[in-house]
Amino acid sequence: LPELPEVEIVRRGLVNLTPGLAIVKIELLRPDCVAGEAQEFINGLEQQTLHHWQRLGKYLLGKLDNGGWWVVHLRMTGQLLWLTTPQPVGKHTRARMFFTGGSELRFVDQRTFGRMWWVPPGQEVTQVVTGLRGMGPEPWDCSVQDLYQKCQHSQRPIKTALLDQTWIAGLGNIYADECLFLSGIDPSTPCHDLSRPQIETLHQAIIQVLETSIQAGGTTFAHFRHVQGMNGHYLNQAWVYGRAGQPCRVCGTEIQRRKIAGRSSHGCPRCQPKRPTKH
DNA sequence: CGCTTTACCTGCTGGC
DNA sequence: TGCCAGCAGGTAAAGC
Repeated sequence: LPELPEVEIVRRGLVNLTPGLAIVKIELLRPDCVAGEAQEFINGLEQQTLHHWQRLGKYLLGKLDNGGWWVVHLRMTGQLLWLTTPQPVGKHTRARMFFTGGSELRFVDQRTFGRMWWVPPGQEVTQVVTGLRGMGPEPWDCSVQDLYQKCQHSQRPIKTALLDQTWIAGLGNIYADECLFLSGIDPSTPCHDLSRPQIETLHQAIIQVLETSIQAGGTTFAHFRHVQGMNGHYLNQAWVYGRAGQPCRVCGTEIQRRKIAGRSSHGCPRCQPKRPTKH
């Protein structure tokens, strides 16, 4: 379940491997892994050379020498694997991109939610990749004041707001639950009811959790695979995510799970108490 | 407009 | 053993 740290680690892997190489051949085993017309994607990218890779939230953006873009979103289960020797094509292989020098970048995606886009030279990325419209700031570019202002104008549960990519880019269900635990905030708390100190604590927790995870190689929580195949740590570090019914690592109280806006949310009722509203 | 719910998709788990 | 409901979750679209 790649969130910002995992996507950033993939980006760093691609930066080390692909710039200066050309895509010589693309094979789509499952054409609907590409947005729009599959043949346009193939024609647009084949014979083009990679210049560099950027990341916006959970989107990976590969810039081509001709000014076009190759955009990838891994969604739930997507993986990009760099293969330097021939490997059997598994059941979940969606696309194969072959590069000069004989290496292959393989797009593997069990649940098929992952998508790739080709943006022609001269077009804005947001014209083609609609999900990038209104994308919020990176967590470290979002000030406490920004977050406070947004909370002042919203009655939504804070958990739901953290998943809203137009507020802050890059948080997913796992890191959102972890940040709220570290902040001592009940996930269902309406944004408007959060005090300024609570928002300051939350802001710090978001940045600290994401930076720590990037430093750990994106493997802190998520079941995740590096471009060169390293395995993640399968949630063995989580404070609350996926630990419903187990004792809180801080106070021993049973971790609870409930649905908030359709998403499972995990928390410790003692460490994340409901508080009286600030008004 | 603000917010919630549902659809998408596949593999895994648990109950019978 | 088989069958089926439920669940997982990022995002877009539909619903209220």
